[in-house]
Amino acid sequence: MEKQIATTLFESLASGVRLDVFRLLVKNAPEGLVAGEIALALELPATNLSFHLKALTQSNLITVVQEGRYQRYRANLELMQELIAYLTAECCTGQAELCFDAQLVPECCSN
Amino acid sequence: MEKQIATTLFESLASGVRLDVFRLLVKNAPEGLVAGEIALALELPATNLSFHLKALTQSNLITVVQEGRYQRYRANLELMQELIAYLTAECCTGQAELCFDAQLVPECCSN
DNA sequence: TTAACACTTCAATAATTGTTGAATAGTTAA
DNA sequence: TTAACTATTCAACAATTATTGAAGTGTTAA
Repeated sequence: MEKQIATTLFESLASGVRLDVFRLLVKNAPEGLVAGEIALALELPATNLSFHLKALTQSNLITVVQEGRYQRYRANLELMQELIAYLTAECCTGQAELCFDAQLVPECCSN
Repeated sequence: MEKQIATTLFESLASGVRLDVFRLLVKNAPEGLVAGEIALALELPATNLSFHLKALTQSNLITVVQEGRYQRYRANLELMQELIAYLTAECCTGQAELCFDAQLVPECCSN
């Protein structure tokens, strides 16, 4: 994963609202939720939620498909996996023995 | 890990400069680097680096100890571990089978 | 075909974050 | 003690992000 992608993902997760949205969608995987259900669950104004959904969608952390007049959002678990892998590599670089899951990253980066 | 802590950590990692600083300190664990060495390596004005070091220190992602007139910074790898564990839990909630069946080995340290 | 519905976009504004030079505080060497 | 050194804080400003009501787009049901 490129550094620029990683910072965008961290930026997406750096807001309490967006983290709540993502966690809610993970809980409701794989069927996801439509925007109105998210707004109801998190008690957010539609317009504000829409702002954060757009940010999450643009970072690719969630996906959206239209269903009639609804928009259905889903968590992108594969990308989250990749982010965890990136973070694990960052954590272990040059210090694999200090990380508890070191065996998940057999070839730590050396530069 | 509490949500509020997690968002603070993501916020810390959401800046390219701060991510560079953290990765540099991970590479130089466990001895760490003094502020001037970081500034030299990343070609940053001291005042700007200081701003980001403060943010990283306040989020506890790095630590600092005084050494004479130098300030030595170190990556907090234990906290990074906790963050990875939090993210893993978020990713897998209700969907454990979708996580960790794929190979987690990342492409090493691209920019 | 009209009205209600679901959601987003727009525009205005508020709030937060990032950057820089100048000033400051503490440390060490002459 | 004085001067150089290391790094941070301060103040000013620039840039980005967040929030909200009003308006707009597309969809469905009556």
